[in-house]
Amino acid sequence: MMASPFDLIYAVISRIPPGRVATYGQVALLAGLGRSARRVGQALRVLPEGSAVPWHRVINARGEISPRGGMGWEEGYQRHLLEEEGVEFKDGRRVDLERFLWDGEERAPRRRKRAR
DNA sequence: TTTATGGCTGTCA
DNA sequence: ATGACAGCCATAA
Repeated sequence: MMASPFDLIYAVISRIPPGRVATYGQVALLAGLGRSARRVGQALRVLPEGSAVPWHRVINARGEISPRGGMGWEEGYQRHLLEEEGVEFKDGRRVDLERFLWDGEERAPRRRKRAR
């Protein structure tokens, strides 16, 4: 088994708690890649299917699912996965980053109603 | 070595 | 709001 240069990226993404999302740029920064947000996207692109990496929690800076140029069928799948975790979309395409963007710490996502 | 290519991002029209 | 452009930088050929 050989380590890929993307392993670091995968490690960071794996730390994203459920119900939260992170942007490519954010992941790149946390992984020490600086502005290489594209490397993150590429890492996810080559990500093997059986991986435990929650790739669906990574979205672009606009809070949308990144269009990958092909057919957008996976975008719908990604959106579905996020909705299952409690992430809400506006207009069915945008995520409320103010509320669901991962701040780098482990913490449950804010709920609309006071849960306490 | 150089070129081409991105699951990006920020700025401007 | 959307669309076009230019930086950015590792990987592949």
